[in-house]
Amino acid sequence: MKISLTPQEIEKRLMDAGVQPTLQRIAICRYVLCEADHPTAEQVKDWAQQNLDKISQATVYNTMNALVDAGLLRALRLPHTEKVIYDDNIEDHHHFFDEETGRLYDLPEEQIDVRSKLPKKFKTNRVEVLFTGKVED
Amino acid sequence: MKISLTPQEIEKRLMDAGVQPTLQRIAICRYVLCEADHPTAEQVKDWAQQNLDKISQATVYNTMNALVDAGLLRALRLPHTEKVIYDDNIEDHHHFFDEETGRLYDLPEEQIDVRSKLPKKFKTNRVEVLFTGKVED
DNA sequence: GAACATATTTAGAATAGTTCTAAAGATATA
DNA sequence: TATATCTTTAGAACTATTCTAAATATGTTC
Ligand SMILES: [Mn+2]
Ligand SMILES: [Mn+2]
Ligand SMILES: [Zn+2]
Ligand SMILES: [Zn+2]
Repeated sequence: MKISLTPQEIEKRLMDAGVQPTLQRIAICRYVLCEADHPTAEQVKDWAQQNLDKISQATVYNTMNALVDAGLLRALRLPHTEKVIYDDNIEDHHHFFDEETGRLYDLPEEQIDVRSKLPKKFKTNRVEVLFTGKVED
Repeated sequence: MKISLTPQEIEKRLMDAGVQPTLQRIAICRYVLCEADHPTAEQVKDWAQQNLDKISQATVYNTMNALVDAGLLRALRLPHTEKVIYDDNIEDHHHFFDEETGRLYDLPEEQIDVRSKLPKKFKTNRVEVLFTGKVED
């Protein structure tokens, strides 16, 4: 499901998005774009501190914010935790939260059809659906 | 839209829910059940400190948690803020967030029809839709 | 490549929202 | 009234995140 990217490809993505490709940012992208599944900043920090010589918490947060601002990631805030969750799926899509495992699944937009009868004065820009339940093995 | 309740009615609701009806709790219920619209704990505290002789922040949080645990309120966590939002509408329902005003509107469950084609292993317990946009005057 | 400007990283302090602690006060029960 | 149980409280603690300001790295110009 996750894509595989060379450091060069990541570097290009960052440059194209107007983000200077530092060592720390490339490494974090490697994790969030190619490995992680809806990680929190804490998970990114844990991974980075194990896989890089040295990286500070501030850099992790700075990088996550830079990636969100550049449009390479989205920040999610969901009911089950107060931590921000980062999503490398930047398409419009929906989510399924497995309350047994805590895992979050992406649901492609076209799998969900939301029909609403809202009064005309409600002008909708975005619709997001969160399913909660469990996923059978 | 909001209901009007006498202190006696509030007292009964609390007792029925197994919550001892203290002065602080009755007052807070008066606000959250009869006046407020999706308030945060901070808004409840501000109201309470203006309208009661004296009340501590801890009591406001304790009370909000007690009311949620008793099923009289629901706690919402939405993308636009990191503060918990309290909802006196305990029915299943959806929300419309007006990004201009910051106001949150309840959408009755029956106004929204969500049709999903999820793989069979996804067993859904709850579906929540968040619309974002603006409400024309 | 030296000199300079600009951007990034960093440790640690600060902040925001909420919960915890433990002592004092209130309420219910006998 | 005595006693047990709950509730309230001030302030400390906690968690997630942001800020500060100094050090380091990177990009740019000659
Ligand atoms: Mn940001
Ligand atoms: Mn609780
Ligand atoms: Zn996603
Ligand atoms: Zn609501």
